[in-house]
Amino acid sequence: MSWRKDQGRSERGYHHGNLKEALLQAALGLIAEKGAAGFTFADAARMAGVSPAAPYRHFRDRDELLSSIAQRGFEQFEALLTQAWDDGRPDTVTAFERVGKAYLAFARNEPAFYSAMFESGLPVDANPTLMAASERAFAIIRAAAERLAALAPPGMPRPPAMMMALHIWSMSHGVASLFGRGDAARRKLPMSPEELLEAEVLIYLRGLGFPTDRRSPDQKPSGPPPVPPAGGGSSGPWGTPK
Amino acid sequence: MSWRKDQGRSERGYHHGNLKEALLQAALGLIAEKGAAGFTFADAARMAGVSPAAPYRHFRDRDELLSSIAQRGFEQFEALLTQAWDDGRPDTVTAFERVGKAYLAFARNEPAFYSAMFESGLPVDANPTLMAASERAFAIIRAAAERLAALAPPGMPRPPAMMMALHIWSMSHGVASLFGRGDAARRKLPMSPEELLEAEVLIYLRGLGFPTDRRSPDQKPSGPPPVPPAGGGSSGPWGTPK
DNA sequence: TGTACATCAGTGAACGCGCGTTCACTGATGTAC
DNA sequence: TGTACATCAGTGAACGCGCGTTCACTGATGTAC
Repeated sequence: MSWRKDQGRSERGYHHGNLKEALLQAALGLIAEKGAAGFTFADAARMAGVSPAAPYRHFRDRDELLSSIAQRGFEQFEALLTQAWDDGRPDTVTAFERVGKAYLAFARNEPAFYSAMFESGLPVDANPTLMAASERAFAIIRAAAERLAALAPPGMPRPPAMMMALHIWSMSHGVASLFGRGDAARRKLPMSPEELLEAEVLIYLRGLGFPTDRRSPDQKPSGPPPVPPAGGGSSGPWGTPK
Repeated sequence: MSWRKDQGRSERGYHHGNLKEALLQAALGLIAEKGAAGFTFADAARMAGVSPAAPYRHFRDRDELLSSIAQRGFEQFEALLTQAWDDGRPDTVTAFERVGKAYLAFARNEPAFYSAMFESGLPVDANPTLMAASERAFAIIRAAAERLAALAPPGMPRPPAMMMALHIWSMSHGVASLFGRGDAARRKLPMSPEELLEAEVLIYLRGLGFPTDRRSPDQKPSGPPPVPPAGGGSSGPWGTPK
C-alpha cells in the first residue's frame, strides 16, 4: 500500500521507515481476524517486525492506537458515504439507496474499521476528535434524509429528517452486524444482505409515501398521493409473489 | 434470586451449595459491566467467593460458561417474545409492535445476555444446541411475520414472511445495539429507542400496505388498498408535522 | 565538503501482573449394610 | 441407629504464558558551522 519499505524485514535497517503506518495496518489485520477485543499491542509490534517497545514511540498506549483506527475509519466512512450520496444525483431516491449499499459495503470490506468504530466499546463521546469524526459521517446520512424529506408528497405529513436518518442508520447497522460480515460466521440468509437492505429501505420509503419507482424525477408529484402498485407487478421491492 | 445461600460467604461451609448458578450470575454481572470479551473465568470465581479451580467442577472451560449463558439467554429471549406475541392478540399489528418492544426491553434489561448471544463472537453455528435455541427464538418473529403477511390487503403482493421477519429483526437489532443500552455510553437521541423503533416498524408496515391504525380488526379489508392518511392527522407514527 | 553533535527511532532485557489450567489434596455428603 | 466407605465439590499451591509497560541503551539521521 503506502508504507515505504514493503514489509520486507531483511531490507529495512535499524529504522523502520514508516512504523506508525505499519502498526496501524497490522492492527487492522489483527482486528479483522480476532475482533477488536482480541487484538494486542504486542501482537501488532510482532506483525510489524519490531520489538514490543517500539510502538510506544508512536502511540501512548493500546487505546490510542485503537482510537486512531476508529478515527481513520470514520474518515474513510464519511468519504465513502459522501461519494455514494453524490449530492443526490441523479435523483434523491437512487442516491439514497446507494448510500445504504455503501454502508454495507464498508462493513463488509472493512470489518476491522467497522469493529473499531462501532463494536470496540471505546468511549466515543469521551474523545472529542473521534466524536466529531463520527458526527461528520452521520451528517451525510442526515443531509441525505433532509433532502429526501423535502420531497415528501404534498398530501403527506413531512417526516422529521433526523428520525429518517436514525431509521436508515439502524436498518443498515442491523443488517450489517447480523448478516453482513463474511469473516465471523453469521447467520445464513435466503438473499444477500444488500438485497435485504435494499428491500427494507424501499418498503420504508414507500411507507413514508415516497414513490419508489426509481425513474421518478425529483419533483413533488402534483397529483394525488401515490398509491402502492396494485397487482403483482414487478415494481415491488421483492419481485413477483408466488 | 434462586441460589440457596444468598451469597453470604460467611454462612457457607466447604460446599457452596449452588456454585454453578452463582458462577452464571457472576459472569452475567461481569459481562454487563465489562463486555463479553472482558469477562474472565478467574474473576467469576472470585465474585462467587471460591478458588480459581472450583469452576472447573462445573464448566469445562471459559467458553462453555459463555455458551451456557448464551443458551439461557436465547431461552429467556424466546419466552419473552412468545409472551409478547401472545399468539397475535388482540390483533396482529398490535401484537407485532409488542414483539418489537419486547426485543428492545430484553436488550436493555439483559445486556449481558444480549452480548453473549449476539456480540461475544462465539461460533453459534458450531454448537447445535445453541443454534437450535437461537432458531427457536427467531421462529417467534418468523411466525408473527407469517401471520402478518397473511393479512396483506388483497390489492398488494403478499410479502414473503421470511423477509419481513429478517427486516424486523435487523431494525430491532440495529436500534438496540446503536441506541438501546444504558450502560455502555451510546449515542444521544432526540427520542427514546422504543419510540424510534415503533415509528420505524409502523412506517415499514405501512410501506407493505398494512393499515397501521391500531384499532383495525384482523380482517382483510375488502375495499380498495389503503391510502396513507392525507393532511397532518394525528394517526401518523411521528405525530403532527411542524 | 567534512565534522561534531543533537535528535530521533529503534533494541532487548526486565518487571509485575493476572490469566487459564493442572494437581494432589481434603472436607462434606450420601448410601449400603 | 451406627458405621464404613465411595463419591462429590471444594482448596490452595503451582505452572507456564503472554501481556503492557519501563528502562538504559544504541544505531541512524539530520543539521549547524
